[in-house]
This record gives sequence, structure tokens and C-alpha cells, in this order.
Amino acid sequence: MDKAQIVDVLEEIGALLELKGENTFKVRAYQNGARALGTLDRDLGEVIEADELGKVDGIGKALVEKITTLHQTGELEYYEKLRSSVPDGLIEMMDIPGLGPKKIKKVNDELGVESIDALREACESGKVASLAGFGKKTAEKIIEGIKNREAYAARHRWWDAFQVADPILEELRKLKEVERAEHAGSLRRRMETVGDLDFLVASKKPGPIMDWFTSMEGVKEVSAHGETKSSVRLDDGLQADLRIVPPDRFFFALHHFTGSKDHNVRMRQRALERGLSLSEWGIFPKESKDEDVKLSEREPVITPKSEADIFKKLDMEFVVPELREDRGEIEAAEAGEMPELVTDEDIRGVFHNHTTASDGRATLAEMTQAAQDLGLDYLGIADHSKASFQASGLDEERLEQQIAEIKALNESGDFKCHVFTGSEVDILRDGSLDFDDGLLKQLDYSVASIHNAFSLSEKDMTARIIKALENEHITMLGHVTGRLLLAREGYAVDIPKVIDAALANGKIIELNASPWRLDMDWRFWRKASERGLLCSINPDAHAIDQLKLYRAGVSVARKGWLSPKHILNCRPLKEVKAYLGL
DNA sequence: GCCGTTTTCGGCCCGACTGTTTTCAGTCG
Repeated sequence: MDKAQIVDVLEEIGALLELKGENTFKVRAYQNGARALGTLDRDLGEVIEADELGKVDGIGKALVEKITTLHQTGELEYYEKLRSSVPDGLIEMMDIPGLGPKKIKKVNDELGVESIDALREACESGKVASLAGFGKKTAEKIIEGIKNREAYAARHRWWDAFQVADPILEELRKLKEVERAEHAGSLRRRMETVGDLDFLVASKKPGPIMDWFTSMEGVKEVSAHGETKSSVRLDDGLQADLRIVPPDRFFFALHHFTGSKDHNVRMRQRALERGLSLSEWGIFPKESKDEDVKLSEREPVITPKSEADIFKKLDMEFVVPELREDRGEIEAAEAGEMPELVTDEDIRGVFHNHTTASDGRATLAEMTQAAQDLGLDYLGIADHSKASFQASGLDEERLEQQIAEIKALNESGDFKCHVFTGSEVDILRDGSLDFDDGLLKQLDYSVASIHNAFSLSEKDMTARIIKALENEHITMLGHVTGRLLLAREGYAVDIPKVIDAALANGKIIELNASPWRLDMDWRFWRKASERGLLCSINPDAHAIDQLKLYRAGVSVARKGWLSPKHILNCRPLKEVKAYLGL
């Protein structure tokens, strides 16, 4: 069994234990263990072989045994027994808002409910409402939750969520009672997908703000409306939470609600090591913890003017939200070694863009004008090659024609923005390329991508990509896995091996900035860039308004610890030409 | 189940909101 499958098993064990009413800390130990294993960036077999699994934080003796057994045999008696003792439907019920392990256990124990369908019937017949601790409203909420289960469970691509969230934030900032307002949560951390929208406001008069929020346009349902916190469901099922705190607690709360959870746990531990206690209400002396005064009424030991002051109090450099994932940022901030992350303004031009010659919606001239309007100094065109017939890929003749067209455009002096000739050349099933070397040589650059035969085995797919990377006329590799976030899994490919091959052959790997792709995943970039891998943040634009999507790529590049020096298109035109040998 | 140690047990983040209750349990983030 491979690592990802074992992670799933551990997570399921956690959920099953929770439903059985096990000790919550034991449950958490499985969840932590799953996470620790998931972020392990070494080969699991090697770690087990070297007897080093137990050294991983969060994996102890019991988990070492279970993981090893699963890895070697693909089976685990403990898990099988646990699984057969809990009906399948119970785990599904965990998706219903307001239903947790205790309530699920109760309807199962007392009403014999084992499936979502049976649960709905029990709610409708009034059986659920008559249980102790349950009531009419609980039953109604469950029915509603079952009805909207799919919409409620859905995640959303960051870019889409941001388009919804940003106008709300703007409106919040206009309210006179609002002193400050920010996004929080995974949206602020710029995760590639987000589950809900978090807003944080500083105000001394929360009432009117809450009233506005719960009645604003687009609210379908109010799931909570309190003094400091409200939650609403928007039309498309997206949940939005608003929290309002006193102005002097704003930055503590902002840090807290930005997360991630794992980052916060580390930060609180760090506070404890210094005799302090950190929460959304402030930093307090540890020993005063059990006094019978509300934290909201107690004076914190510092009054931060920004989030940076909180980090400073814990002897750390400021950590930007994108890096708060407990993936080394605590250690780097302690050592004073935070990276200078790339920003939107560092981007000087963009490669990998399409025109009407293949499946784009704008002409070469329109794309060039749009790039220039965005302040970019260069634009790389890379229309599809002939094997992508579904995208009207160019054959040799049409590509040569386009090369001439681009040359004429550059010489016309009509645009300040320089255009590079290129191609998104298909990597064929056997790893050969859709154009021969003679034609590729004429191009300023080329992006090699996979658009067919997705179902090859991981071994064959990896070999196919590596073979393409060994072609001397290829500049960069396009979308490494071909994933479409929340829509299609990527094809099976051994990414670390592909990174090795790109490094060995001096090739760039693209960070495809389409909000649907964000591929190669940010989790691989830090290590790869430290080894010298060069990145190109490519919008893969098929229309003029998609050129700006490079910004979505910058977001995840920042999550991947990338600095301008790691990114080709942060370089000025002259240096890019030199890099491409022009 | 993990972890650390004043080293083998006891703590493990913690506060807000809802719906039930009549002071609190469960859920959520």
C-alpha cells in the first residue's frame, strides 16, 4: 500500500474512533499521524527500512507498527475490525453541519439509524426530535443539511472564492462602524481551494455590522447570528463567517483566524515555552490562565500595531499568511531566514499563451496589446501543436506562418511589448514530440505538455515526460500532472523523478497559473528551487482577461517559498533573451 | 495514541454559538 492510501486509512481510523466515542486525544493522534505521514517528503519504504519512521513528529510506536504493516501487507486487522463495527453511513453523516460524533452515535444507538436515508426518515417522523438533547430545530437542520449536502461539502477554487469575497470585504470597509476589515482563513493563506470565506472586523459597535452581514445580498440562510460571530450560506452553498472583535484585539484575532491550525498550534506551544499563553484574545502570562476573568476583559502583555508585533514577542520574524502551514516557517522565522517572496510587481512578462490560431479567443495583436496594457515587457505565445486537434493545434506550415507573423509584429514597432515565438508542443504517447527538432529550433522557446493518453501507468508516464525533457530544444515542461482542481485528478506521475530530470537537463518546470490548475503543486517548489530548479509562472491564457491570472500563480509561488531569482519571468527582457540564447 | 520529563504518567488550544437545557453538551473552527 502506498503512502497516500495509508494516510487515508489513518484518517478513517480517526473518524471511526470518534464515532465510537473514543478519547478525543487518541482520535487526534491518528489525525496528526495521518498528517505527519502525508507531509513526509521521503520515500516511505526507505524511511521504514532505515527504521526512522518513529523519529517523525506525531508518529509513535503504535503508528510505526500499523503503518509498516499497511505498507508491507496492504492489510491491518485492527482497521478491518474497527471498520466492520461501524456502519458505513455513519461516516457520511459527519458531513452534515451540526452533526458530530456524539449526536450520530446517539441516533445510531437509540434509533438504530445506519444510513442517511434512515436518518431523514427519523427526522421527518419526529423520532429524532424526541431524543434527549435533540429538538425540533435540530431535526429541521439535519433535513436541510441532508438536502444541501453536496453544495455544503463542496470546496471552491481560490480565484472563484476571492471574486465573491472581495466585494463583501469592500462593502464591510464602507460601514461606518468598521475600523478595520480583512480576509482570514485559507482564503488569506491563498490555498488553492477554500471551504468557506472568513472575514474579520475591528469595531466597538458590532451590532449593525452583524445585521448588515446577515441580511446582505446573496445570503440564502443564516446559520448563526451572535455578538461576535455570524455565519451565512450564500446562494451557491458557500459559507461565509464574520467575526467582530474590539480594535485593540484585532491583530491577535487576525493571526488566530488566518491559521493554519497547525501553524497556530506551533505558535501557542512557542508562547508556552516563554511562559505566555496565546489566543485570539491576546498574549497573556501563562500562570494567570485559570483566573476567573474573561480573556476579553484582561489586558494582554502587548498591544500590537500589526501582526508582526505578535511574532516579535515570540522572538520571530514576521511570517506572511501564505507560509503559515507549519512547513518550516516557524524554524525560518526563528532563525531570521524568511525568504524574499515574489510579488505581482516582480513579473515582467508571461510565457505560454494561446491565440485564435489554436483555441484562444483573442488574436495575436489583441493579446500583445493586452499584455502591454498590463505593463508586461514581453509575451510568449505557445499555441497548441497538431496532435491537439481538438484545440485546433497548428501544423508545421501554420506554425511557420505564425513565426513570420510574430517577427513582423515585433519589427513593426507597433508595440513596446516584445513577443516570443513558441509552441505548446504535445508530448506524444512514447515521449517523442509533435514537431521535429528542425522546427523546434526555429522557435524562441517551447513548452512540452501532455494532452492525451492520460491513463498510462505512473512508471510509463514518468518515463514519457523524462524523455521529452531530454530533448535539447525543449525550454520548459507544461502542467506537470494535468490536474483540474475539484474537477479532474492529475495523471499518475512521479513528480520528484521529473524534478530530478528537469534539473539534470537544465529545464524549467512551469507553474501553470490557471486557477483550475496551479500545477506543479506549491508543496514541491521549496525543495526543488533550493536544488536550483527554475520556475516560470505561466497564465496559460486563452483570452485577454486571462493574462492577469499570472497573479494566481504568484499566490501559490509564494506558498512554495519562491523568490524572483527562482522565476524566469521575473527577469528583464534582455536577460530572458540571453537565457533563451537569442 | 503521542510526547516529554521535575523520566512512565498526565496533559494534549480554547472560545463562541446553538439548541437544548434550566446550567450545559455538542459542534465548529
